[in-house]
Amino acid sequence: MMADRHDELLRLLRSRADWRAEELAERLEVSTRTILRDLNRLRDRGFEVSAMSGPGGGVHLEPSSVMVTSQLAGDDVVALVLSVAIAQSMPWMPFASGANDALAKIEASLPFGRARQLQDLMMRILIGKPSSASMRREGRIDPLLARVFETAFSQQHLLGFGYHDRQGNRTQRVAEPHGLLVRAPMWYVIAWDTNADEQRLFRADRISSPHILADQFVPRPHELLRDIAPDASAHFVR
Amino acid sequence: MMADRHDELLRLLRSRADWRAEELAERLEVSTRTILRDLNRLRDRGFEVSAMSGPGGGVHLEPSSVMVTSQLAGDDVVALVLSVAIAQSMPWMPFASGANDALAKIEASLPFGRARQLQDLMMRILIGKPSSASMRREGRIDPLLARVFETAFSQQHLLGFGYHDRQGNRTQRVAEPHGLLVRAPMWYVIAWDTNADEQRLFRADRISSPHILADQFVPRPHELLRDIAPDASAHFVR
DNA sequence: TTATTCATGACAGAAGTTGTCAGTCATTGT
DNA sequence: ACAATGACTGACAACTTCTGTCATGAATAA
Repeated sequence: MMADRHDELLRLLRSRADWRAEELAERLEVSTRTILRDLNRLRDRGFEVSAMSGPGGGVHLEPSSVMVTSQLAGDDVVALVLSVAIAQSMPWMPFASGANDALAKIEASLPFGRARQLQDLMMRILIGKPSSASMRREGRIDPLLARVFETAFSQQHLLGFGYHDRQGNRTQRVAEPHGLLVRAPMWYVIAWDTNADEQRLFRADRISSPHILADQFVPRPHELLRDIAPDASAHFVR
Repeated sequence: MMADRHDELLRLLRSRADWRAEELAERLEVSTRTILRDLNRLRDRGFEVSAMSGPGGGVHLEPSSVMVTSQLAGDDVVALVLSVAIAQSMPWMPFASGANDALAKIEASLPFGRARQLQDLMMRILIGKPSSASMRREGRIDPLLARVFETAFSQQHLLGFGYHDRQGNRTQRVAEPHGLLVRAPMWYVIAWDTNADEQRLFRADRISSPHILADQFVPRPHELLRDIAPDASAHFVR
């Protein structure tokens, strides 16, 4: 959404005194024109954005400018919790323990219904030990996959994709993405394979051309996940 | 713009306990359908909007769902930002991109002074590529270290510790912890070694019995960090 | 039951957003 | 004076999103 970009833009402007419009454009992955338009909208909203032309010039936000009141959306909280969980799957990172406090505060202030909903999602996510050394050399993960998985996972849609196994056989799959197993830096889809009619783990970097199917699935009770947890010496997020 | 109407709508909802969708529609000069859509959008954004059907029913905004972010302390935010940065140093994690939006919202609603202070800390943290495979087998990191480092780092105290290098020589060090380099799951103290009078990287798992000294140090301009960044193919947190 | 009120889906038309391109104006260094 | 840089603006087509209308359902109160 556009509002998100404005928040992001404000954050950048506050984080450093001077920016060139082009830099901002690169950061936010939009054209320079759009940035200039956004800056005007911020001005309309009452922020004091000054700018200097020419070499050494740039855009600058007056620190005194107004404050924004924003809200964390449901997805935002999921993303935060997951990120923190991943970071903490590594031992003894500085500042990592503080993140729990932060999350606790955030969760505490969530309305009940939303907290419940969040909990349901979290119950489907497992954090395992960081993956083994050899995994480092394996193939890249399809940039599309993350996004496609996100929606299929959280909206309970069937997921179609191509999969190549250890032997290099490429097959076409349709699966119900019930869970997510993270073994940094790799991750797996915990799924029910509707072709083979059995539970399966699909490794992210072996998935190609993922797409969401129209059909939805019924979230199974946690049998699937319970089976996997001890195997991968994994634990639920919270 | 639509965001303006949302603000107006929130103002109305806050100004009176109960509204009928149609009333709101009249006030804002849009159709009832649009109001209902707007209410859903507010719900997506994390506001608790309850509604009752039937005569005497109406729409109601839970007062509790107003501000989430204001209670987060500075350290909390540092922890969050760092965790997200670490999580994102891994490729194509699902939900990871959403975390940026969340952080943007949090930072946007931080008071300026605090935002500035946060930025200063962030400028001293580098995220590098995940560390190499062989590192996995190395020794554990002293459980105390994370906490000790946190305070020394953020309060600019000298750090004393024992260090054993590759050859196994164990030496006693006193250093100024200017920066933090994360190469998950390992991390390094970017420091000025006051014994040798030179810039050094200290690997976390080689540090033993760390302790904070009374003396403080002056945070150097970012020369130190700049030198290291390209070496470790690292980037600043934000 | 009936009237009221929120809720959702579909669809066409209205409105807004974006990138590209062409060009202006201000500033800096040579 | 001139070239280079970089903020700004306008116009337009492609695209996306929003809006109103209509139909329908579901919950609630009298």
